[in-house]
Amino acid sequence: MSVPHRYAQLADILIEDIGSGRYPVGDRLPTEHELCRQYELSRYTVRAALRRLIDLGVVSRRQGSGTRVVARYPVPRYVLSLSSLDDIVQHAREARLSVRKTSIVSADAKLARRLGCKTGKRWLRIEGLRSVEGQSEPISYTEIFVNSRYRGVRGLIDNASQAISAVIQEKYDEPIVAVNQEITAIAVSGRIAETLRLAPGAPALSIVRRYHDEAGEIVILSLSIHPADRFVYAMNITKQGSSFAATI
Amino acid sequence: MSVPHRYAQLADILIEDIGSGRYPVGDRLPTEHELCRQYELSRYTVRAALRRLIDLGVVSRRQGSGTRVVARYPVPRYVLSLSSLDDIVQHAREARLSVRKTSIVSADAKLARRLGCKTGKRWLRIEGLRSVEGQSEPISYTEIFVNSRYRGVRGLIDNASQAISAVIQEKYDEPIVAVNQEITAIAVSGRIAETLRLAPGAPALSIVRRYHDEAGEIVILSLSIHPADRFVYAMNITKQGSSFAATI
DNA sequence: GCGATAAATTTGTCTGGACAAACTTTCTTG
DNA sequence: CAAGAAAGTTTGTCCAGACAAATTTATCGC
Repeated sequence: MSVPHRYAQLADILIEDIGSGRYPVGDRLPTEHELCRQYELSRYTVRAALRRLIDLGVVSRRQGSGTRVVARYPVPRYVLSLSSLDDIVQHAREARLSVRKTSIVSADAKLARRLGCKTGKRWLRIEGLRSVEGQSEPISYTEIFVNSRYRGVRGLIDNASQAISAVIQEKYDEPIVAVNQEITAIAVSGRIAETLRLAPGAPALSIVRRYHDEAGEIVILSLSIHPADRFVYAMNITKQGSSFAATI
Repeated sequence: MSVPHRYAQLADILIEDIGSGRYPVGDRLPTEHELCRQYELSRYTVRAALRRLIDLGVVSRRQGSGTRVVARYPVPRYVLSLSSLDDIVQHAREARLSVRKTSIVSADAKLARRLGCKTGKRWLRIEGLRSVEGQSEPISYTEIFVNSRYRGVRGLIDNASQAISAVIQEKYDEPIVAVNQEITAIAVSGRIAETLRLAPGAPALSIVRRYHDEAGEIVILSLSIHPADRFVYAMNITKQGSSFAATI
């Protein structure tokens, strides 16, 4: 670190300038050419500096358009590392879904609101229980709604060891680009309590996951209800660039 | 996409070769110079391809040493983007902690197990309620244990608008590099139920978070109990490189 | 054989230049 | 005035070459 590299110096200057308000969020940074001229650097060096700003999430660039400031401060990035989408629920790796019922349903008002679609839209509905090897009680009651565009997976689901999202990812060339997840505590009662062999009013974890494609449409919505004493939702979040993840 | 770029082509070739076992994990890839010769490309292009492999987590490089294969397949990276550690609980942004009690405690067997320390080790214990503006009921009962090394924050906590982790991050130069979080459903009873004005046995979300420093030691452990109807834990996870995050 | 030194290797930084692709602005035409 | 074409701007890709810094390998003296 005796001689800081020029691209690092320029990056620091630009970060400082953005932080001080000289280049407000929303404005454009000087062009590469202009920065080359101002700081008497080659385009390579300027581009290396700008790449660092991109990595820090401070600017975004578009060919032909320019470099735009998108954040005033480089935020320390904390990363939940997942090797596959199904690692989101880590238990799902060992948990097998036994399907109890499969049907095509059309969305009523309540379901349409939950799925973010028009009433009447058709979905493939799958109902089942998740359980793990060597444990008598199921760890969750699960309902899955699959966008009818992907109903081709229906035949592949029964007794599949893979998760449905993984099946769709494979069959339809990785359409899922985002997942939204909501976790709440609920009191279980009625038919679901019976199915899980729980006393009415027993506490449980409700996890609703929405898998989205590029267009923002829902590919899969899954609703899981985990009895309190049978399930812990654990995750590790690591600061970007830290090597701590492996040891935690 | 009519003309794929050369660096992308080379990256694909190398990923394919690594996947096929031509370059096993642990072995070294050909040098930049060798790749330039083999594929008749400039060093710029070869380096752009190798940068892609780094981004995909397939290889790692070291100056003077070479390029080493570290994974057989590029894992699709899904990222939970968090601008700060406290975004982990998104509600925490608006929620204020009102401290009810602050004390120094020494860990008994049960606490020592939870905190991963020896019995007798001393911690700063903070107990309080979290609530949001314009809502009469608190959204959580919270217990926080701060490593005695960071007990200097004690005076800064009372009625602080900031989260304790943020205070420590600032005062002690960003020691937190990882967070481990466990979410379960529980039935609340006893003193905590009274404090939250809940009927005994009411379902709630229990969130235990452990903030670790570089050495793996716990800096903070926080335990939050959120009544079922007052709290939803939501998060968005995006595939690396997707621009979907902003719209979800 | 061992340790220190020198040489070779390999990746990192940096320059200058060229053309392509995407976008923006200006100009032209109906 | 509006729509389309043309020109200009800006970032992306690619090349050839040079030197620096870190590492590995070879060499030499003991």
